[in-house]
Amino acid sequence: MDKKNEILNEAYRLFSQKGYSLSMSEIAKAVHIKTPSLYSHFNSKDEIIETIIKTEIENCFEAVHKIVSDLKDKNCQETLSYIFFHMIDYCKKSSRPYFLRHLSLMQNKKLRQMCTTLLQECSDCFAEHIRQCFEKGIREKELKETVNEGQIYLYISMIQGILDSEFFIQDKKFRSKDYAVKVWEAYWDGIKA
Amino acid sequence: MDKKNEILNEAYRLFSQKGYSLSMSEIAKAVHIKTPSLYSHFNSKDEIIETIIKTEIENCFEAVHKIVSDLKDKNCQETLSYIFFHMIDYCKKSSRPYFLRHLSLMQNKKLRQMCTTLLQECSDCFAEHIRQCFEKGIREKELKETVNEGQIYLYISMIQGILDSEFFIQDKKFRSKDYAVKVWEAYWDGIKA
DNA sequence: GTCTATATGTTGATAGAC
DNA sequence: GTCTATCAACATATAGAC
Repeated sequence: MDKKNEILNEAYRLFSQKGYSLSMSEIAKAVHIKTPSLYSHFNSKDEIIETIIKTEIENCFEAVHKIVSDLKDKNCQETLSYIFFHMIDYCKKSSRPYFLRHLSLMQNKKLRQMCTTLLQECSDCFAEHIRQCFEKGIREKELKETVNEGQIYLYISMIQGILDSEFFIQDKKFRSKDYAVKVWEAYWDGIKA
Repeated sequence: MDKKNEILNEAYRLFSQKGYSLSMSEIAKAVHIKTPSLYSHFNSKDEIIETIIKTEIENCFEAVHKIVSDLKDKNCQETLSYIFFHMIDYCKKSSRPYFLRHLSLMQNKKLRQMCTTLLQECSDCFAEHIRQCFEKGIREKELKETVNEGQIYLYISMIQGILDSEFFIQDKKFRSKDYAVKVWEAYWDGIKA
């Protein structure tokens, strides 16, 4: 791997730990060069952070696309549970939860604005797929007739909530696969026909 | 108000914005004294932060107690919806969402440990009340017979998820009362007898 | 309690040699 | 590309006058 990518990898790791307050000297130390040498690869700290954020959100966008695509032949239950478990898996992977949370608290106004725009796009795409799946489920009598947008919002909140639980309460119980399975079963029990 | 409390109030506000990286000079400026004068009231930056964190979590603990108490004569639906909307209201108030999220990302190890312990206690207390309410609901045939701990986890995840939505996607839709109402109705529709 | 002056360290960034 | 040397700005914290 070339030095530039090595820098970006370590910057990603450090940003996940410390957020915007990571320092150039920490990055330099992690890639075994001196601080000024970083400026041969990037013009500023913000340029490094901007690069890792853009890359991460692009990856996230692709992951969402990958998860929701190629599921058209599956029924509503299979699709919703597949998306549920795979979104949780993806968002929990390695230091991603910390990275995303630091994003939402970053002070740098310009970078914050960029994140908001990109994440909004990603979220809209996700929500649209879910909506179509619900409509299909109602049409094909797989879901209760009473199912409406409230259940869609609940679906999205449920995923967010599971991902968030481990942050507020550092309890193993919230991180086990079993926990997510039980939540999913409870949810499905409430919407199935 | 005396200077000490004025400092704590401004420190709370600044911590909500910047997290642990708030500076002593920012606090000093906000309360219209010079930086060294802060040390007449507190021994260190960490002492200030520790104080505001302890106060905030104590308040949170009391709020949870207040919300869950005096509801014993109400039925399950009333209790669960009351707790749902009041917990969301409380946690969304002013800068509290930012404060709590900065807590969970704080680098200072000693302070992190303190938060984890205190929040765990608060969460356990909350979960126990919810559990009792569900048991009562099943006993009195207000809830479906199939309701189990999965629905309890879903209830808690749902609240977390609603509180989190506005952080990842800065969309007005997620902040409206209407959104929470729809989620609640969808949830209740899934567990009622 | 509040101030000025100061100590000591770290930050992001640049100049210029190799 | 990487380095040493250096910069101005900022951080937390202390000493001591008033």
